[in-house]
Amino acid sequence: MLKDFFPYRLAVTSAAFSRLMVDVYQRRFGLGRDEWRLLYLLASVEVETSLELGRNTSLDKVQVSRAADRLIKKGLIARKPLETDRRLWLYSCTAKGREVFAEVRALVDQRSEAVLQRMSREDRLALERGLAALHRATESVADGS
Amino acid sequence: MLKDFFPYRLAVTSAAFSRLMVDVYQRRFGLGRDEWRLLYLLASVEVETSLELGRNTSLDKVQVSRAADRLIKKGLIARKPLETDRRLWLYSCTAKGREVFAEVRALVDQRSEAVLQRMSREDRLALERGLAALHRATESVADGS
DNA sequence: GTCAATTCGTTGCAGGTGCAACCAGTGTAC
DNA sequence: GTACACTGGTTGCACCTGCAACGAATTGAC
Repeated sequence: MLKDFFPYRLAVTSAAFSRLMVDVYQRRFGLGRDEWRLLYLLASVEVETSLELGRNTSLDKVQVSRAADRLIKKGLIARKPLETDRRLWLYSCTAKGREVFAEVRALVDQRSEAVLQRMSREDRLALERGLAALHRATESVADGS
Repeated sequence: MLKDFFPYRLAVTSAAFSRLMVDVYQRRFGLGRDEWRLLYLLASVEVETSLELGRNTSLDKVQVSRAADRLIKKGLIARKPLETDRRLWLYSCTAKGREVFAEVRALVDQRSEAVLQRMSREDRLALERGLAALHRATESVADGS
């Protein structure tokens, strides 16, 4: 049966959980997934180059470039050229960006916790452990082929 | 840190794992995710109405309708009107569809197992348990609000 | 110095996805 | 019977995503 197939269960569960979060930052604040990730990172850091942004958000350069454009238009982040390498940008979060982030973050956390709190402590620990192991295993297969 | 944020870790891990599977059925066989799910279901069943297809694949009616169109064009499934309710379709898998499915299924299984086999038995059990619990918790929150 | 190779950002495009509107068939009240 | 609400399928649209091509800046060989 399809519903017993591991890749299917993982995808469906992840999508359903993700939808709860997206409802918050997308529907209520007009932020896309990529914008949300960038803002998350920049709100907790002084400045960051475009390179580091990509590495730390699992986004490729196209996604970083476009999401950053939108965030700049909205006044949530800013950037300036990096003098030592003029191919790169130096990004930073604006005051307004930090404000918005704090607000969204609180709501997303609340939603996320609402789900996790419905699980037993043992189930949460199992999820943590299994997810971390799956992450490692997936990366090793992806790299090794 | 973003990389410690649970919703982020879940999304990234799931996407990375999913990519390994998509590489098989998409890149090598030209099947989209929705088509793959429909074919999976229909290959293991005699016939199924459009309604049941939607329920059993976590796809909405639009996705079922479009994915079915493409699978029919490729000759992998067929459909005829359901006489007792002419709004619905009765879908079934063609012989060619079963052939293709068996081939893809073997490769996807192989990939999926390649990942899971790199995890310890305890980690796999933890993942199973945690994922099932997360699924239940997510559904209960999604329904209850 | 110059030229080629590399790295990074941006743009364009094709395909996928979610959403809302619309159309057709069914059931229900009267 | 007719009018109404309801349910399922299809279509159109706006957005997002992944991929390949291009251009600008840098590095390294010579």
